[in-house]
Amino acid sequence: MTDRDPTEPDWWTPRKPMRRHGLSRAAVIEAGLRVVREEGMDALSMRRIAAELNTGAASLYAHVANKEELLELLFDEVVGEIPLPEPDPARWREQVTQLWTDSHATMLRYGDIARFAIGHIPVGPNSMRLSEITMTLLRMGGVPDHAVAWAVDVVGGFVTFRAVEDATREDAAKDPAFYRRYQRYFAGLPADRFPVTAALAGQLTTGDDKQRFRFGLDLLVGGLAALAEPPEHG
Amino acid sequence: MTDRDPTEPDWWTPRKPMRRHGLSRAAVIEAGLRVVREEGMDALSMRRIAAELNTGAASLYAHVANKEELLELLFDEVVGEIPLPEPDPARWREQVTQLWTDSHATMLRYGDIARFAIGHIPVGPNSMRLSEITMTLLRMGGVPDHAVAWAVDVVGGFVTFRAVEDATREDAAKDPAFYRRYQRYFAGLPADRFPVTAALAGQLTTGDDKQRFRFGLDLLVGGLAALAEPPEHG
DNA sequence: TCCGATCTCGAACAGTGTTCGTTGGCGAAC
DNA sequence: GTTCGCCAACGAACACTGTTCGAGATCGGA
Repeated sequence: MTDRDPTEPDWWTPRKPMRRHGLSRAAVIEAGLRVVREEGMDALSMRRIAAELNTGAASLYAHVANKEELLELLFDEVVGEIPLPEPDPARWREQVTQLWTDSHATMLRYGDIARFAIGHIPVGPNSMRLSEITMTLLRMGGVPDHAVAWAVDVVGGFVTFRAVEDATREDAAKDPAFYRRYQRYFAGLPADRFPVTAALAGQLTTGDDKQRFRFGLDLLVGGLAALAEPPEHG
Repeated sequence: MTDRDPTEPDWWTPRKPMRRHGLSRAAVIEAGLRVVREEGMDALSMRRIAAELNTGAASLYAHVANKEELLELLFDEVVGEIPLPEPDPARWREQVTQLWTDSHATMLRYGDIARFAIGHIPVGPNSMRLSEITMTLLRMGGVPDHAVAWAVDVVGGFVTFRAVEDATREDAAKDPAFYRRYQRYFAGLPADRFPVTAALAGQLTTGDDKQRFRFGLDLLVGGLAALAEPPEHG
C-alpha cells in the first residue's frame, strides 16, 4: 500500500506488500497502546493505528470486531501492568491503598485511556484478576461482604475517574494561559455573593494530582476500615 | 459597550439578542437540552440541534463559539436546576449529603450529560454558585479550609462520575441480554483462581444505582466529618 | 434611502468508524 | 506437483462528525 520500489518498472503490477505476518491481534494492541501513550485517546483512530502498522484501517477488522472491542482489549492490557501484592492480612489497609494508588498511576502512564472505562464494567482477564485481589484484601480486613461487593465498583470507579481527570488536566496545563484564565475569572467574581470562593481562592489550586487523589482515596478507605468488623485482630 | 455579567467567564461568546428566526443562544441551549434529555449525548450533534430549530448547523455558530462552548453552556444550565439549601449550621452534614444527592439526580435527568464535565473544571454562573454553597456548608461544619478546597473538587468529581456511570448503565440495562451476559461470564470463571468473585457473585449485582451512589457518598462525607474540628458546637 | 453590520445557511473540507468486494497467498487435499 | 478453497489484506466508498467560507438576507442608524 505504501511507496513502490522505483527499481521496478511502474507498468508491472505492484508487488504484494509481502503477507503481513506482523499483523495480528497482539500487534494491533501493541500499536494502539503506543499511539495512546504518546498522543492520547483523541488521536486513537483506526486509521492512525493502521498507519502505525503500515497498512489500511480495514485490515484491522480481521483481528478485532470493532473499535469498542479494541478499546476493551487495550484497557485490559493496561490493567495487566498494575503490580499485584501478595495479600498479607496484617497489612490489608496499606495494601489496598497501594493497589489503588498503583492502578491510578498505571492508567495515567497511558494518557486518558481510562476514559474508555467510564460507563463500562471492566471485564477481561486482567480486570477480573484485579478485582478478585481487591476484594480479597477488603474481606481479609473484615469489611462486610455487601460492602466489599459495592466498594470494588464504587472505589474502582473513583480511581478510574481520577485517572481521566488528572490526565486531562496534565495535558491542559501545558498551556500557560490555562491557569491564568481561571485565576482572573475567580478574582473577578463579585465578592459579596462569593465570599467563600474568594476566601479559599488560594487553596483551590494548591496540591498536585497525586495529593488530591490521595485525599479522596483516604476518605474512602478510611470509611471502609470503619465498616470493618472487629475480628480483624485489633 | 454593555457591562458583562462577571459570573460568566469572559471567554464565553457574548450573548446576543434574538434576531430574525427565533434563533438565539437561549433557543440553542433549549434545543440542545431537549436532544440530550431524550436521546443522550451521543445523539447531540450540531446538525441534530440545528434540525430541532429547523435550520442548518452553520447557523448555530453565530450564537456559540463551537461545540465545546455549547456543552459548557448546556452543563451549566443543568447545574442551575439543582435545588440549593438555605444553609443551617446545625444540619450541615445532612445538607451537603442532600445537595450532592440532588446534583447526582439532576444530572441523571439529562442522560449522560455529565460525561462532558469529566476532564473539565466546571465554570459558569450556576456551577460557581453550587460550589460556593457547597464550600459554605463544609466550612460551617468545621471542615478545615484546605480539606474544603479539595473536597469540592474530589467529591464533586465523584458525583459527576457516578452520574455518567449510572446513566450509561441505565441505558445498557434496557437490553435484557446485558446482565445475562455478565452473569454467565462470572459463573464461568475458574473457581480455584477466583474464589472471592465466586463467593460474592450474588452480591456483586445487588443494589440499584441510588444505593451504590449513597454508599460511596456516605464514605466520603463520613470522612470529611471526621476531619471536622470540634468547634462545630459539640 | 442608503450603508454597514449582523445574522442565516448551503456547500464544502477534512476527519471519523465501518462495510463491501476484490485480490492474492497460504495450507491442505488430491 | 498441481490445484483448490479459504481468508487475511486492503482500496474505495458510505454515512456520519465539527467547522469554515462566502454569498445572500435583513435589520438599525444616519
